[in-house]
Amino acid sequence: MNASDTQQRHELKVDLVAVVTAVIDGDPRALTIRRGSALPAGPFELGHRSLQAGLRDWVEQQTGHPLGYIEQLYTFADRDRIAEEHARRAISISYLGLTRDEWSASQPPRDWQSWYSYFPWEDHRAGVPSIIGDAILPHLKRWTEEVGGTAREERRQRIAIAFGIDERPWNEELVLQRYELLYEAALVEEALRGRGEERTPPVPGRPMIADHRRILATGIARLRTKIKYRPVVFELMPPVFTLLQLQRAVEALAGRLVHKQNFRRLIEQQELVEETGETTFETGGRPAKLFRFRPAVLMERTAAGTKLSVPRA
Amino acid sequence: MNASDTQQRHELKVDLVAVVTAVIDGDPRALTIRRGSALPAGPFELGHRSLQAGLRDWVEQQTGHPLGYIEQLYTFADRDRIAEEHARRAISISYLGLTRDEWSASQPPRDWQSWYSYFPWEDHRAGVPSIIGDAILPHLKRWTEEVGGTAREERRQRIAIAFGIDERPWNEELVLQRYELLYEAALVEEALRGRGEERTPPVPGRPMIADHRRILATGIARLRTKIKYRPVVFELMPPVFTLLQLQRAVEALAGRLVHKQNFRRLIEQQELVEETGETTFETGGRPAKLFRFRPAVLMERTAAGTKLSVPRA
DNA sequence: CTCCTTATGCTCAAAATAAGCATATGCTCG
DNA sequence: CGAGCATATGCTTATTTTGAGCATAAGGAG
Repeated sequence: MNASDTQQRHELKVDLVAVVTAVIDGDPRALTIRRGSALPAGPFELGHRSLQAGLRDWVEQQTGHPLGYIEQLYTFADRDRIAEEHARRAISISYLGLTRDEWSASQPPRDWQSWYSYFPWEDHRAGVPSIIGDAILPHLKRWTEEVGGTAREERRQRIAIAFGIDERPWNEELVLQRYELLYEAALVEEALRGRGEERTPPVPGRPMIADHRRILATGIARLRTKIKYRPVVFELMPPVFTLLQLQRAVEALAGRLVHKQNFRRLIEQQELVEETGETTFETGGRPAKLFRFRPAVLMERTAAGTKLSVPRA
Repeated sequence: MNASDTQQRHELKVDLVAVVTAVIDGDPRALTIRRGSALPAGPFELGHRSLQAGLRDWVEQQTGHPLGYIEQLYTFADRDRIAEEHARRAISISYLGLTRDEWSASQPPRDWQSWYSYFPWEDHRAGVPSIIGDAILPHLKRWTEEVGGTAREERRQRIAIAFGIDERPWNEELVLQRYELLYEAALVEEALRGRGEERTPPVPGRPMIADHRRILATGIARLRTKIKYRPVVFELMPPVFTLLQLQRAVEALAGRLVHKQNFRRLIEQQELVEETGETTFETGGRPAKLFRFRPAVLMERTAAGTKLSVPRA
């Protein structure tokens, strides 16, 4: 019964999946294909020099978008979720990519979709979204009541932590935990698949094929964690920008507002940016100084300990 | 020339590799096979229910050690490093496991090897190891001089950050960066393989087969990062312990000493532990109170934000 | 009984955070 | 053209978190 006894020929399909993010018009967006229903992805093949190279190939081929910074996210084996009786096993290696939207008139427009069309409960910039109180929590409450004893208490605990109830603060990093909860409670479309249940999912938010929405959640969570201790916003910003633009980008990613003055102080004391000497009038109001990232910082992205925290609102 | 044109049959071998860690006799150790030359590992097979399940199978089979807490580390494709002309591609999915050494007389003893026999430069508990100044830095300096211009400056920078020179503090988390530097500079045995070079590596530290030492470095780095923001030491501690024992475990992992009083304050204010009411005399000196982890904390390991920082010495 | 060892409580200064107040400088509209 | 509005930016204050050290307690060994 041991796995090593089953000396079958392994035929493992390995897929590469990309969560490519940019901030466009103040919204954090993911690069998608098929009108938002899937992330760029394709099999890892013998012709690929490396996992990263394979991923870049696929993304560029499917979306026309060249990748800059990428980092590995997570490797999933298709979960029990998916009906897979004699299906070949598939493994998905996912990556997080950060870019800007480089468009030109000669290229077809890319398919950038707002994160928050998939996860409407994640955007707290204009306060706590009403779906949380209106739809999510009531359904989750019912879900806790399906079981008894310690199991119920455990569900309650998980919900309280994930959604910040009972005095608990909202923790924007728990994107994946929240999605997994909704999945377990069968409140999202993906969880209803293959069960023969055709009812519309009780919680709003666009689904994706296979596990892609879960992978996107993983990417968002990673990015929200990472901006706090490593200067990765760079990759998302144009060469020059104002401090407010930088702040808006961080807020878009974190899904929450930050204290303006403290944000500025933080940026300055971290010595992440330097003034270009120019100012811009385009922002309306008093003209804003323009900044660029300091070259040293760009270099240190491999190692150093620069951080860019997201203070509370 | 595009990868998708090469419609070959993909035959990808997927291996599971485990970095299993315990703290034994005050030393952080990794579970190995073949007398320390390899980490437990084996192919992911159709019989395995999941990646994790497959990993557990292999580790248990090869070492007799049952796994508790595990988390995914990283997925590697065999790098260009390894000569692989028409070799089948292999992918290694690595995991980090945390346990205690559960031994019984009826079982053969496990092969636990100290981290620091592979990475002697990583243990700063008794001060900066002399190999850094005696062997590593001189060789690295020579390596910077192999190139000129900005490339040289870049190498210098990387070294300065990784090893904490020029006023920079030692950052214990940069385990992987340090190993990669030594690899690139061809100072470790693994880098000399397949080059026909038989000379002994200039820097001490035990090698492992294939990429295993790199995977171990990845695991150490992850654990050193993680103890700072999530209470994972638990998994490594016995059910009851004194605060000094807990501190020694953290120090073993971090490879550096911490301020005793501050460490205690931190533990207490985090409410990670509770007194058992007992004390032990076994420590010599004044008897120490015994503690256990609070059950709530054990539950929260999925989500919450408890941290256990490693203050400077 | 003294010294040595470990445990534990408490204080103090420095640094980092969170929140506000105040002022500067442009634009738009009546 | 002046009022009101919007954005930018400087500075202050209270609180919390860290880093470091002093002092005392409680056992054992000689």
